[in-house]
This record gives sequence, structure tokens and C-alpha cells, in this order.
Amino acid sequence: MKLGSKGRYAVMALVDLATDGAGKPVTLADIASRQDISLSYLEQLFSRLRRRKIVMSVRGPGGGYRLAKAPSETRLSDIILAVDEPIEMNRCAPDSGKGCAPGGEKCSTHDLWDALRQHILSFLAKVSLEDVIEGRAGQFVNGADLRVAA
Amino acid sequence: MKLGSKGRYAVMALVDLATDGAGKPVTLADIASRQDISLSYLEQLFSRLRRRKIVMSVRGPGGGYRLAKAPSETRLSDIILAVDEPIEMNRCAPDSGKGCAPGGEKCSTHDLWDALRQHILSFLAKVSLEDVIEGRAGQFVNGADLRVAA
DNA sequence: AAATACTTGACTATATCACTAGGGTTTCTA
DNA sequence: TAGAAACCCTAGTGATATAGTCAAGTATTT
Repeated sequence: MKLGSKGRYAVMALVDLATDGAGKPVTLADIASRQDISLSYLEQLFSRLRRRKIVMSVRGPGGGYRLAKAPSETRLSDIILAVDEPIEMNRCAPDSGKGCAPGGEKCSTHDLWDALRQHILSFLAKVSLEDVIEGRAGQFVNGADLRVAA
Repeated sequence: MKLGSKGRYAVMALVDLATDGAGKPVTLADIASRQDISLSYLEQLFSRLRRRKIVMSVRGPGGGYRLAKAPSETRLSDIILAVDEPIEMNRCAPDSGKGCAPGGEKCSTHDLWDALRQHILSFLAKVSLEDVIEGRAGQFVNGADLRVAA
């Protein structure tokens, strides 16, 4: 179970973008060199982020990217879902008529995976970019007292 | 972000095993046909589950597998971690001296991914096999009120 | 001894991911 | 009105991991 680098890079880049502060748009080239991410790859990510209205772009010389909303208004779930493929825990094809068990029935573990998915999404929805910048992400862990060996 | 089929199959198989009930050991062939999973594949999974003391095996004719502990004592985190590769959110190589940012430093999002990982593990650690069988998994979702569009 | 059933390891094909390449479009500045 | 800066888009590619198969071996009971 793992998170791809798309989501990781996107959050890193947006933290960079938010931190840079000043009114001027930030160029991808700057972010690319600061975060050590390929420029072309960043362009792909920002293309999706722009379509989802998470950042806005300014074209032409002197242009670049800017956050579309305040860091406190930008939720991690928006970012991750924009660049990563949907978070999925099963193959049950919920929309097509096909169920997970043979015969179109719901398999006995279906609700479980759904619950896990909701649990993850609810975490990401509660954490904002600002929280990450301020180092407050840990506060949102549910059950931090219960540490589990990997 | 997705969970592989190893973890999914393992939980399905163990639910089957626990449901079957009776004192007799259950053969993998039975589970394979009931759950429509390849026998050879199941063998690989159960080999790992046995090493982690989640199930116990009985050899010879009439043999099969049995849960090592009561369903209420078997945590999902044990199952998933036994068959799936470790749950990882970053590549930061925490043990080797190498950090995630160039220069061996901790990247600004490091704590975030760590928090996400803990959040997921704490969910899985709280849910037992019995909870899944009884359909109680949903109760453990943190923030179920906050539904997020995929 | 023979049947049953677990155990192990090697192997393969397919899919996804991470990343690159390269050309195009808009807009500012001189 | 160039031309450069910067965003925009589409394809393609190599490595890695996953899902699943095959086949031979070992232990245990009847």
C-alpha cells in the first residue's frame, strides 16, 4: 500500500509555492530547481492542479503560478485527488452492474475497504496546506497513541 | 493510492476461514473455490500468514488451516502487514543516513506522510476480523461525517 | 505405502509508474 | 514586430512491481 510520487511532489511543490509568499507568480523552473523535480514532470502536475482550480497561471514572461486560494483553504484531499489516480481499495466496480463476488453480490469485505477509503480521505480533507507548512499535520492523526510496528 | 490484491485476498480468505466455524481445519482448496482465488496464490499468502502466527496449519489428510487466535484477537493490521509490502508514503529512507531533501535533511512534508501512515495503521489496528464479519468496520472510521467526493 | 495436503522456489506476462522529449501557444518587453 | 520567457499538450519509453502459474518436494495420517 503506497502513495505515488505524483501526490508527494504536488504537495511539496505547493508548499514551496505558498512559502515563497510575495505577490509575484512563481515559475515552475524555480520550483523544479529548489525541489529537485523534473520541469516537464512538474508541468504535468500543475496542468492538473490548474484544471482543478487549485492554482492559477499567468502566461508570458514574468508569469508563473499562484495559489488559487489561501493555504488555509486548500485541502490536501483536493491536491492528492487532482494528481493521483483515485484512491481505491478494491476492484468491485461499484458503478457497473458487476459486483465483487461472483454473481454480482457485494463481497463480505466490501464495506471494510470502503471504510478504509473514507478514513484516509477524511484525514486528507481535514489537513490544509497551511497545516503542513506550520507543521501541524500530526494533530490530525486519529489514534496517535496506538503505535503499530511496521 | 491503492491497496494491492494480496491484502484484499488475505482478509477475504480469513473471513471465510473464521466463518466456516467448525473445529475441523479448512483446506485451501475449499477457500480457493469459494472465494474464486487461485490455489497457488493462496498458498503463498498463507505461507506468510503462518510465519506471522496468524493461522496455524495441520498437515496430512484431513488437515488444513485454522485461525491461530480468536477472530476478535486478530487485527487487520497484522494481516495486511503480513502479506502486503510495508505501508509506505515516502521514499525518505529513514534508516539509512539519507534524508529526503538533497543534503540529508528532512523534507518539509516528511511529518505529513508519517502522520498519514500512522492514521491508516491505527485504523487497521483497531479493526478485528470479528468486526469485519459482524459488519462493524464502518464504526471505526474517523470523520465519517465528512464525506469527500472522489 | 500411498494418499493427502502443505511448502517452496522459480518463472512469466501484464500493467503501472516515473520520467523524458519535443513541439506548440500565449504574452510581455524592447 | 520580433523574440524571448513561460506556460501548455501529447506521445513515448524503460524500469519496477504485481498477479498469477507451474512444477517439484516434504510432512503426516490412514
